[in-house]
Amino acid sequence: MILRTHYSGQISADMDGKEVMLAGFAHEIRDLGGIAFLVLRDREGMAQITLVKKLLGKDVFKMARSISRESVVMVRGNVKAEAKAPRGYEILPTEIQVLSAAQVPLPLDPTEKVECELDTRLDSRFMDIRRPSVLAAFEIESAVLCSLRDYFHKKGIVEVFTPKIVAAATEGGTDLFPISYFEKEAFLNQSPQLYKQMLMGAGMDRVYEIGPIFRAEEHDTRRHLNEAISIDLEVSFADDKDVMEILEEAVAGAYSYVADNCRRQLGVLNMELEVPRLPFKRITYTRALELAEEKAGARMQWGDDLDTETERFLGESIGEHYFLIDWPSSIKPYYTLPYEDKPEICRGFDLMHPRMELASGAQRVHDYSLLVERIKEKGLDPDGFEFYLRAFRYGMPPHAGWGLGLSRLVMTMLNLENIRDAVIFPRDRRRLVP
RNA sequence: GUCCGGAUGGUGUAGUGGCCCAUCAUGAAGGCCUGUCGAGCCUUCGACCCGGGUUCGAAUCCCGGUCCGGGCGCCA
Repeated sequence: MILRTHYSGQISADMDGKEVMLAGFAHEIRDLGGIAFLVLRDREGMAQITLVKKLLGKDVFKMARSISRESVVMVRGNVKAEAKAPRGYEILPTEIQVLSAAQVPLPLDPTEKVECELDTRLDSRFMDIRRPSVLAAFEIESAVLCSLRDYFHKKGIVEVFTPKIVAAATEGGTDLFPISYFEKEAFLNQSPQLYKQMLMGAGMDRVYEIGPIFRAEEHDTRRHLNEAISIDLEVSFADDKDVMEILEEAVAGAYSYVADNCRRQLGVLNMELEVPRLPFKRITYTRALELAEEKAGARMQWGDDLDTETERFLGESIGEHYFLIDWPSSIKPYYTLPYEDKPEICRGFDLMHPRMELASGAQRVHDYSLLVERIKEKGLDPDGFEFYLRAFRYGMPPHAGWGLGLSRLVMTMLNLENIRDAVIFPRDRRRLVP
């Protein structure tokens, strides 16, 4: 029972005379007396249904013009090429069915004539997404995923899924959400990191995972959420330089895919996408500190993580994507491989957009003893990592990988103000519904 | 967590002690209108976050609370 033969975007003036069925929402009704225009909106755009009193008869005309905005309607009718109509065509209906009438008043204005606060929009997200510009961003996000999966597939990288329910907070650092798991305590996983490394020990050679991660941090910013989608990669017999190349190609490739395949959505968002040029600049952590000190008088100590101010200064002065490399070993996780000749710095890197960090990665420690040593140095207990460490005792290929935040990628690509604009149902410190 | 700002019809807003039984837009209800393009015109409807206080008088000032926004912090 598919109640449509076409989306609005599939109809054109050269289909003059053809019978079509459209289904969607009543976007607006403009009533001029003897003639009225019902604008039907679907995923692809709008179609004008022209209601002529004389042709429809009094009763049908009266019913049709009284349809409440945002009601779900099906229209059967004939395409008529008409220079006076938007997009050069209109539909002269033979049948109009209201499949579900919308109550009034609406919780927000889907025609985007009246502004709406983010909080109001999120409370009524189902209606917010009816707004074409909101929908466009999520369609583009889907295209980004399509591009990434296609790229990984071509590179012979295997898609995997690892558990989101885990036994212990073994990675240290970020806070985890505890959950009740039958008679045991469990947590929501903060990252697939340990699992994808174990899969290197399993000989899967190159894997990626796209899935949720959970962080119980009480941060409250426009770029953090407590549930996010992470794009994670791990490659055996590769080093940090190799996976940085994969990362920049994947990101630039996503831009280029969106530019080619999402023209309509970009048009709705009124933007032109500039595909970043490769290769991205590589800037060492030490050099970044020097730049910040020279030009902005920043007072960061070598060994501190970059504060927001420094990060923003670097972004503004570089003005495009860049990698921050050769970080102090002390501020990167235990699984990051230190340089052999200079162990105070390591083979960890961050991919930065001028506005924020998008990804971080590293060549990993694959030597069992070094890994145990590094875990102890970070003040963690190797016993808690036994499930992970076992995979390093029976032959572990050298490997490298990264994790990339999907919403941040989309947010920076589309210049969205808030990460919540890139997540359909965001979860933050306060919001658990819808 | 912390600092700063905010909360007015369904939605977005104006209003810093009396000019406010509250502005404008959008919307809704009704009416006129056969080519609208965010149609136009006429009539009507609909709101000061909660609790306490100051004052002759509070949307406006003060105190407490709740909620929201922005910055910073936190973010292996």
